[in-house]
Amino acid sequence: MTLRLFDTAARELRDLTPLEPGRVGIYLCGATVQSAPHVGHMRAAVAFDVLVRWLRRSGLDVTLVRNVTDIDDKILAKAEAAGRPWWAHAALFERAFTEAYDALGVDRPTYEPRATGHVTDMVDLMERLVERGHAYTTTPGNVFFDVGSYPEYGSLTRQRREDLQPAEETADAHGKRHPHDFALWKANRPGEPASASWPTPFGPGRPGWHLECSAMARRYLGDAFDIHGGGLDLRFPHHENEQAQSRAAGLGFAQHWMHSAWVTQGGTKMSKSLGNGLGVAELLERARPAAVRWALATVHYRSMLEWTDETLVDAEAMWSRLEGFVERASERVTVTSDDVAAAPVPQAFADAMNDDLNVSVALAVVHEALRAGNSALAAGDDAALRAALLDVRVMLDVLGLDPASPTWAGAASDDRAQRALDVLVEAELARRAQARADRDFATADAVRDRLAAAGVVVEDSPTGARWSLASDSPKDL
RNA sequence: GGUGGAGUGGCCGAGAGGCGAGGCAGCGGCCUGCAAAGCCGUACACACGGGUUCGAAUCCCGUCUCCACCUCCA
Repeated sequence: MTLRLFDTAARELRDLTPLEPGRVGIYLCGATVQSAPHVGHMRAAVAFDVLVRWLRRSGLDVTLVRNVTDIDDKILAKAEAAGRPWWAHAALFERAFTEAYDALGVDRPTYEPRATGHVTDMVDLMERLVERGHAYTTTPGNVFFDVGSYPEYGSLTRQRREDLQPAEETADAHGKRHPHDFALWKANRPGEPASASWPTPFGPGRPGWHLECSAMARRYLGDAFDIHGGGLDLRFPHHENEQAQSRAAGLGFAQHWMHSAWVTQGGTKMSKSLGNGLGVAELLERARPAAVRWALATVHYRSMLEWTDETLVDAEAMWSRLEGFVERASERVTVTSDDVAAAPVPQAFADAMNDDLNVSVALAVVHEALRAGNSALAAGDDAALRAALLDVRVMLDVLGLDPASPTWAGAASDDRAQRALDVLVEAELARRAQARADRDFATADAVRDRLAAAGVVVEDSPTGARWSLASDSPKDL
């Protein structure tokens, strides 16, 4: 079974057939680094991270390009308000995004180009468009895409030009001929820093928002490539415009469009303007990174993700359950990271993922393996246990949620404090075991209560007691 | 106004003409000195009104409600 993905342009599931067999090129619209990353940004990043992991697990050689928009109107405005140069502002938040991606286990893209580094590629594209009669220049040095010159305009989102709500019909001060035309290049304007300006044959100025993606996709993925992704809101106008300018320039551009859905609150799209505490930094103070990723990765990418106070609580509970099994199982049988990398996923899981990344059905397969594993653990059947552990880890690895992966494991273990604690707790557990053997349950329970109060959870098993640190339940804001 | 999406049990969430996905919470049981963890079992569904069909949550018609995009936005 081949991978079928929903294609926004076709509005239906389509087989993914790479332009070049065995290789997939993906362009993902990354962040405009104007402010701190929030959970909505991470949702898109995690959704496409799962896609990439699945493609790679399927044996495909994936090139992922995720751009950084480091110059635009908002960056200029916010940098000025913050009293710092625009590039300093951009660098600050680019780093914050990188840290957020890393914290949530999002694999680094193959290339992460910045808009400001690709002005010459943009100029090249604009010259082609002007040559072909799809773009025009104005006296202050703006370059606009002529929407009327391109009959296919609107094909991505099924918009017809005459149906579009005209945006502020002001007689355009910048020389735009038609309200729907969009800027490829913006001439340097009075009041804007000279540093936000690059020399071009059209005059000094800076990139329009859409052009950069067309230019960078072309440079790193070629004139035509397999998948273009981004958040739902980017469909129009951004992706529509990207496609129009690239195709009008004679490029094949994206063969397949994917869009990830919202994080909502109260059924409504969350917005950074609300400042509602969903910044990544805030979330990571409240919950473990893996729990945050669980919450984001286990909902289908095209479904709204309603974020409530329960979200992290549920995610933490589920994650702990899986993590607990992997820990207990790993104490009895050995599965290495190499084993995980090499092993096939269960067929039912593969079928689910191939069906437009149906993580809900895929998770049902994970739970099946989890139950089998826990049963094997109780029965002392090590062969079955190892098989289940391997299955669980391989499947979770596809979701970027293997508890034993270096990303998540070891954060709180193996340091000197941990070893010291282990000696002390084991001594207490020995004392408790003796008390239990003596049928002195008051003492045994006192030991357990004391450990519990210290955040140490004791679990008895046929092979003796084991202990672990209680997982933090998500903190209130 | 145009375009697109959604309404499933207490909650989350798959499915898409007949065999009641899965998870969380609940209830019953097993295990345990008691717990915890785990395992087994289990009640409660398909927005509303018509229709097609032997049979519809799934198809058709209509209605209602919600969301998003058309301006910056993951």
